[in-house]
This record gives sequence, C-alpha cells and structure tokens, in this order.
Amino acid sequence: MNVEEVAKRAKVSTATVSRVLNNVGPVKSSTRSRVLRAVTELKYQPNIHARTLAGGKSRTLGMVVSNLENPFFLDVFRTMEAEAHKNGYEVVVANTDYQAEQLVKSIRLMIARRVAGLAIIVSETDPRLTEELSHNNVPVMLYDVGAPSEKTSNIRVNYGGGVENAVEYLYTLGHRRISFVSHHATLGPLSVREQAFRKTVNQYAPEVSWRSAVNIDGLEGGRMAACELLNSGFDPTAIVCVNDFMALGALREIRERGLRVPQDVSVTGFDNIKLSEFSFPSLTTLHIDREAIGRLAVQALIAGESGGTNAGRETTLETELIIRDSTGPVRA
Amino acid sequence: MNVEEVAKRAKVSTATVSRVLNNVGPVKSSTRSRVLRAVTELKYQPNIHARTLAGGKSRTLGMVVSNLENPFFLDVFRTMEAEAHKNGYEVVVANTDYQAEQLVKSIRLMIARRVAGLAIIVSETDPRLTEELSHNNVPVMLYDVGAPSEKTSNIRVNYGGGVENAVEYLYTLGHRRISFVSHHATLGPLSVREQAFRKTVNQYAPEVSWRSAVNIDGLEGGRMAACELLNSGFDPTAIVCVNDFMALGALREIRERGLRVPQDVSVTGFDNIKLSEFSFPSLTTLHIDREAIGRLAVQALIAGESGGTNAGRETTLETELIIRDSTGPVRA
DNA sequence: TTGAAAGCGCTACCAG
DNA sequence: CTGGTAGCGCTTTCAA
Repeated sequence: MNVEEVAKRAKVSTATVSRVLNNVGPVKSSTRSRVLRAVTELKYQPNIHARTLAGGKSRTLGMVVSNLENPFFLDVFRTMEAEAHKNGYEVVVANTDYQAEQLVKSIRLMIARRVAGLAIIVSETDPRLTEELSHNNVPVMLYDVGAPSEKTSNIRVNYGGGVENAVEYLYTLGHRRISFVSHHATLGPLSVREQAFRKTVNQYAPEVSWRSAVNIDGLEGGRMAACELLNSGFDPTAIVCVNDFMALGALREIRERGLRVPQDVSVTGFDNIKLSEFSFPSLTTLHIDREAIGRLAVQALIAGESGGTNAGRETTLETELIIRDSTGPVRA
Repeated sequence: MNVEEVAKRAKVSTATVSRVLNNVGPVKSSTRSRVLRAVTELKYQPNIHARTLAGGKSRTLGMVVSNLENPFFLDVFRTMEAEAHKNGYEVVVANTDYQAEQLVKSIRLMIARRVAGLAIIVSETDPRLTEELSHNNVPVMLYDVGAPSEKTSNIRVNYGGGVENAVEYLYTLGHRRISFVSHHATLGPLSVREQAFRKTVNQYAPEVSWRSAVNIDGLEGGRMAACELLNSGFDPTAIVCVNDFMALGALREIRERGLRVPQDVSVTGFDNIKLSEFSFPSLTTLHIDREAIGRLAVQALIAGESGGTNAGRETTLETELIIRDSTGPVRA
C-alpha cells in the first residue's frame, strides 16, 4: 500500500495525496475529501521511513536513560512523551544500564535513526561521545552530565543544595552518625553527589561522623548497602540515600533487622517518586521536578532543531525537602 | 554523511560499501578493510530509514503496553529487548494508558514504522484493530487478549487458576470475608479475572462472602479501592488484588488506618514484581514468568516474519503462589 | 570480486 | 489548484 495506489484510487497525482496528508499547499476541498476517502478505504498508512528520507527531517526525538527501572527516569520519559505529542513528535527510548558501551551503542542507534533531537539523561559518559555528537549536528539535551556547548542544552539539579538540606535537617534532629548510600560512585554525577554529602557533614566535624556505602542502583542495591552499613559497626542513626529507589531497599533491610524507622534509624531519599509516599513508613525525600525536566528537554530540542536560540542554555532546578515519616529525632 | 562519501573515500562503489556493511556477498579482504577504515574515519552511520526503505524490511519490533508505570510491563519490555538484541533487532515501545483510542494510534504508528513484528500487551481492545492488523500482514503477538488467528500468536496466563489458588489458600487460613481489588473491570481480560474470583468464592458460598472494588491501575488506585472496601462495612479479612502494583497501594491504606497486615487484614497480589519483596510486609503473590513472555514474544515475531510456522500458536503460562508475609490466619 | 543503475515510498520543487 | 519529476540514502540485481 503506497501513495501511488491512493493517488490512483482518488484519481489525482501522488503530489496531491502528499499535500493532503501533510496539510501543505492549496487543495480544492472536493479533491481533498476524495483523497481522504481513498486513504480510509485503503487503510493507507504512510511509510515513515520514506517520509523522513524524502523530507529530510524526522519527527522523532530520542531519549537515552541509565535505568528505566528507576521510576525517576520513567517519569521523565512520560512527561517528555506528553510534551512531544503536543508538538507532533514521537519519542523513542533507549536504556544503558549505566554502561558506557551501551551508551555509545544507543547514541549511534539514535543517530542512525536521524532523530530530530536527543535527550541524554545518564550518569555514565564516554570520550567518544562529545566527538560523535558534535559531528552530527543534532540538537542535544544533556541532563546532569557534561559541559554546555554550542549545540547542547543542559539541565541540572542542584543536588548539592538538596543533600545539604537533608543533612542539616538530620543534624537538627540530633543525628551525629550519618551514612550515605549511593551507586556507581566513579561516575561523574554520582561522585559529585557523594562529595556534596561529604562536604556538608564535614562542616559539622568532628561532632558528626559519616560513612558511605556503594552498591548497584535499585531496591536490591539499596538493601545491600544498608546491610553493609548496619554490619559495619558504624551504627548510623540516619541514612541519606542518593535516590528514593535505593532508599526503599534500605528501608526494607532496616525493618527486616527489627529496627524501627525512624525511631532507630532515619532514612532520606531523593527524587520524590510516587512510591515514596507508599512505602512504610513513607519516605522523607527531596523533590525533583521531573515534569520540568521532560518539558524543558522537548522544548530545547525542538527549538534547537529549528535553529532557535534555545541551545547552549543551561537550566538548574532546585530541590525541595519533603518531610514524611521516615525521619525523626535521634534516639536518646 | 552517506554511502557515497564513504565509497568515494574508500575508492569503491556504493554497492561494495553496502556489501561490507551488511556482510553479504564476496568482498576482497583488502577492499573490506579499506571500506571499514573509511567508515570509522568518517564516523559514518547508515541512515536507518533509507536502509529499511531500500531493503524492504525493518529490524525493529514494536511493543504496545497498557501501562509502563506498572513494573510488570517494564519487565516484559526489558526481556523483549534483551531477546531482540540477541537476534539483531531493536524494539520500540508505546504506551496506551488503557485507552482504546491511544491503542489504535499506537498501532497505526507501529505500522507506519513498518515494524518487523508487533507485540500487543494490553487489556483494552478496539474493533478497528483486528481489521487493520490483518490488513497489513505484520506478525502479531497478542498477550492476554483476543483470539488466535492465522497471523497471530497468543500468550496467555492462567489467571483463573492463580486466583483460585489464592482464594483457596486464604480459605484454608480461615478467611470468610474476602474482597477483590481490580481496575478497568469493563475490559475483557480484567472482567475475566473478576469472574474467576467470583466463581471461586462462590464455590464456598454462603460460608464465604465477597465484595469487590474497582479503581485505576496503580498505587493510588489500589489505595482508594482498599479505602472504599474498608469503609463499606463489609469488613474483609482478606483482600485479593488483581496485581502487585495495586496491592502495594492497598497495603498502604490498610496500615495507614492502624490495621495490621496480616493480623487484621491479609493481602495478596499478582505478578510477583520485584517490589513485592520489598514492601512491608512483603507481599504474598502469584508469580508470572515475565521473562518467558518477552522471550516467547520475540521468538514468535521473528519466526512469523520469516514465514515460520510459529504463528497461530497459543501458549498458556501457569502461575505460582509465592507466600510471603502479607497473608496469615484470620483473626479470632 | 566489483560497478552501474534501478528502484524502495515519499516530499518538494517547478510548471502549467 | 494540480501534475510531473527529481531526488532522499540505501540495497540489490545484472553485467562485467
């Protein structure tokens, strides 16, 4: 099924069919309806590949994330998709599992697809990327990683500020032995977060001591990290987690040991994913506006595509401390 | 950047470049390496659209799901993707939010993309589909919905058997007032599940009474459904949830009211998502083998594409009762 | 073992 | 307002 068959049936040229389907150029309304009828009768679906090839432009945005399993990324995807649809775009997503090799593959695939724009929301990085990305001049939106440049917009979160808030809050509650649970500590954005934590607790040194644990991102990892901490003899009264997803795992480990949250150990997360309201106890966390991320990403990409001046922009989002039931005064 | 430039640089024809890139036909090894060098030097990425257009076949599988937010669907996606990659395919996903209109749009998009195969893992349906799907003859894999036909493979889960297991188990524990929490009761697959529940509890009537509540799929919905049930005066001692995701929400509501699980109310889920091990208390549930679903789907689609005989197949998966901490003997 | 050239299905430009 | 047609970048015969 192709334009030609539709054209034949509607007794017009393929050019006219194209005009009707794309709403461009003048078409007599009687002709238009004849074409439209042929289209429905034939159940014709334009071939997207032929379309992008001929038109030279794609209506698809790419999105690469580190871990779709983490609801944080899924939320961003959903808002990106909603915003994209509003503008007549589609979005395809790729997952890297925090592996640089996979990142490179995913980005190459996106380039092979000639996406109209590419949102890269990952923690890992690879030297090959900067080069390859700038080589093809597709609009790029980087979240949390990499320096802003000509063809690139950046969205960042003031993570340091958030961690600081959390730690200060815990200090106020009387906590003096505070732990940090994180993942992939060697990756840029994550190490920045750990440093922010260290810097903050060190402001209270030597009154406050700390210890951190690193594991894989996820429920399992959060649990194992908490396990390590609880076995270490450090005896933390509070655990600050790099994200809610890991915090949920930590919560589980703590309760499994018969410890109470927050009476024995306080826990904080980061992101404010939906699940954090539904855990038991509900999680104190720092809210990140995922909707803003998705919205800004799409807007930057679409603007960048049309040569707009939105590229090169850098936006920083602030976090907000959400106090729930997983934190409380330190035990006597 | 296109084949021609690569060809020029390697001093060969575009045909030869194509042969090298696709590993087809004979190419002298010296020529091959010359081409390969040109490719890397130029950072050439073949245009996927031109490729599928010229080749007439796509290496992309489509997947349409009702609710990516529910980890069940995400798990299927991940295994499909892994299996697809093994076979040199990609997969693109679309989300319907249980809306028939969105389903139709998504499927049209997939057809426009000329996917090599389409896995439809949704609960909603639309009369237009059967027609449109068979019109284009793309291999289709249907999960849980629709009748098997020529070009269609089906995967089903013995949901009824699972619900029966759960109810019997609860009966054994002494429960006599059992509730059912579900979503989208009007949609085929969901109503089947509710009927299975009713049928099973009715076997114990009048000794056992029941009441069900319907809400949206998700944490929020599970919570509201539980709220409704708990306010209804029915005073259930056990709540059977149509999936783990909703069960998590129900759990939250129950505990928020100061009721204990399982001492005051027992709860069961369905799916055995990772989260069900991490809730508090951990969730008794029925395991569905998502890996099998993803694997079977990809295999059926790829076989169907090459005209294999795998289409028309119907596979039914059994569930397995996983007993954890959210169920216990009824209170005295 | 290689090259020339004919499409794949569509859009966009140029005439009319 | 409409039709003819030249590509878009690639694969795939067919000859050489």
